[in-house]
Amino acid sequence: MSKEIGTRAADFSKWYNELVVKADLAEHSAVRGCMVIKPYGYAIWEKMQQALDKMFKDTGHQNAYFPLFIPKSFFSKEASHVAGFAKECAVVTHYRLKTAPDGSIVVDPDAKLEEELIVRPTSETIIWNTYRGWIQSYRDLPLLINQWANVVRWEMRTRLFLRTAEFLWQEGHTAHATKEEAIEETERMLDVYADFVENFMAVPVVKGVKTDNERFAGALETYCIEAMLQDGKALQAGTSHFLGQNFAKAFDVKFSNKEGKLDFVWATSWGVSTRLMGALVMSHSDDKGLVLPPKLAPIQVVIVPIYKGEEGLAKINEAVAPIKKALEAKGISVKYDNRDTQRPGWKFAEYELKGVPVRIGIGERDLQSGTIEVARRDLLSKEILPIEGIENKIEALLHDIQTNLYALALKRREESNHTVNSMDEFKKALEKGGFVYAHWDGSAETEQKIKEETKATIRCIPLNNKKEAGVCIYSGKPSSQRVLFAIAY
RNA sequence: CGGGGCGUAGCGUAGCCCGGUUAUCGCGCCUGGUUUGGGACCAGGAGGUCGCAGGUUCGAAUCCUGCCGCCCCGACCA
Repeated sequence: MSKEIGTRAADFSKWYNELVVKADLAEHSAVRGCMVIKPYGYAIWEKMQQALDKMFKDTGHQNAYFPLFIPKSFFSKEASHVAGFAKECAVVTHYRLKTAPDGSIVVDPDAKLEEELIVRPTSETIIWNTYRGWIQSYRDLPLLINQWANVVRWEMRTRLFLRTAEFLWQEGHTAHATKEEAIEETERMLDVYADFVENFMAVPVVKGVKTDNERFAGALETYCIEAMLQDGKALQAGTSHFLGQNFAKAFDVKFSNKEGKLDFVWATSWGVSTRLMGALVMSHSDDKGLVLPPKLAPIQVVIVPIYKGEEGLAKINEAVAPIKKALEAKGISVKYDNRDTQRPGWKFAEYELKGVPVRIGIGERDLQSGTIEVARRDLLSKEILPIEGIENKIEALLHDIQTNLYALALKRREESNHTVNSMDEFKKALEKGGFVYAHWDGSAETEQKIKEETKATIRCIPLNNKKEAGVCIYSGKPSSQRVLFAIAY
C-alpha cells in the first residue's frame, strides 16, 4: 500500500476490493452481502484453521458441532444477549414452498413454523441449552469445546472478508467450576489469539479489555486483540469473553461441587473469523498485490523456468526436479510452474499478485553456472545463488521474511501511535490515522460524546497498561490511565 | 433504512443531454505464426435480452413511469 493511496477511505476501500478480487481470494456472490471464497482464498483460510486448531487442541479443547438454527425462545433467554443481536438476525418462518396458480414458486402460507428459527449469529444459546444435559458434577468440568462453523449477521453494509452477512469462524464455549478458572481460560485464549495473529499472520496486536459500551452482549468482560491496518484504522481481530454465570442461569446449567452443593457453572466464549483474512490482506499488501507471511502461504516457493523451445524446457525440468525435491524434504511447499501457455514475465507478476513469498527463476544461463535467481516478495529484491545447498538458504529466507513482515508491520504501527492530552491534539492525531492514547474519565457518556464528535471509539483498555494520573481529554475529570482510541472498521 | 452515484460482451468503458444505418474502444477469450531473463508481437475470429417491465414514437441504449441490483457516505456491527 503506497502512502498516497491511503489518505482517503474510498480510495483505500477500492484498492482493497480490487486486490481481493484480482488475487483470486474471494468475490461478491449473487446473495446480498455474502461472498464466495475462491480456492486460493480458502487455501489460506485452511492454513489459518490448521494452525489455530492445533493451538486449541494443545490447550485441551475438543471440536464439536451444534445446529445452525436456534429456536427463538432459546435465543431470547438471556436479555442483554438478544438485545445485542436482535437487529441483525435472519429468521426462518416457513418450511415449504409451493407452486402458485400462475406457475410461480411461493412460500406456502400453510407451512408456517409454530416457533421461528433464528439462523445463528453466534451459538451461546443453543450450546448452553445443550450443555445443561452434559453437566451434572464438578467431574464433568471443565468442559472445553470449540466449533468451526458459519454464522449469519444481517449487516447493513458489507465488505469482502471484513464484514459479510455470512462468515466462517470458530467459536469456543467453555464451562468451569469457578470464576477464577473461567477468567484464566478467557485470558489463556486471548493469548492464543495474540500468539497466532503475531506469529503466523505477522500482524502486531494490542491486547486489552472492552469498555461497557463495546462489550459483547451477555458478557461480564470482553477481552480483545486490536490490530492497526495500513490505512491507520483499527480492526478487532479476535475476542475472548468472560460470561460469568449469565448463560448458566439463563439455561439452568448447575453442577454439584465437591461439597455436594449445587452451583451455576462459569462460562467463556471466544472467536476469530474470516475477518482475519481481511486483516492479513490489509496489513502486508502493496501495489503489486498480496504479500503473504510464509507460515500461511499455500505456495511458499514458486519456480519459474525460462527457456527456449521444448528441448530447453526438458533440460530445465531435469535441473528443477532435485531442487524441488530437496525443498519439499524440508517441508516447504513448492510449485513448479512450467506451463507453456504463459510467459515468464506474466508468471512473475501473477505470483507477486498472489503474494508467494519466494520465487526462483532458472534459465539456460543458470544451467551453465549452476546458479538460480531467488526473489523475495516482501522486499521485491533478487539475488543469484548457487544451486548447491539452496534448500538451506531458502529455509532461512522464509524464516527471515516471516520475521521481517512482522517487524515492518510493527514499525508502521509504532510510527502512527499518538499520545495526546487535549481534544484538539486528539482530533489532529485522528486525522493522521493510527492508535491514539488518551486519558478518559471512565464514563459511557464521555465515550459516546467523543464517538459522536470524532467517530473514534475506545478500542480497548490495554492490559498491562501503566497507571498514570491525568485528566480526561473530554470532561477534564481525573483519570488513572490512558486508553486506546482509534477509528475502527 | 436515510443521502448521493451507477447499471452497455467475462472485466473496464464510449455513446444518452439533443431518439435515426450493422452499438465504441481497451483488456481478456479462440485460431495460426513468430516469441519466451519482468504482464510479447503480427494477422484473423468469436462473443451483446444496452439491469427488468411497461409507456411515448414511424423508430428507444438514448425520452417518461415503476421495479430490481450494485457502489460510496451515514446509522448498525466480528
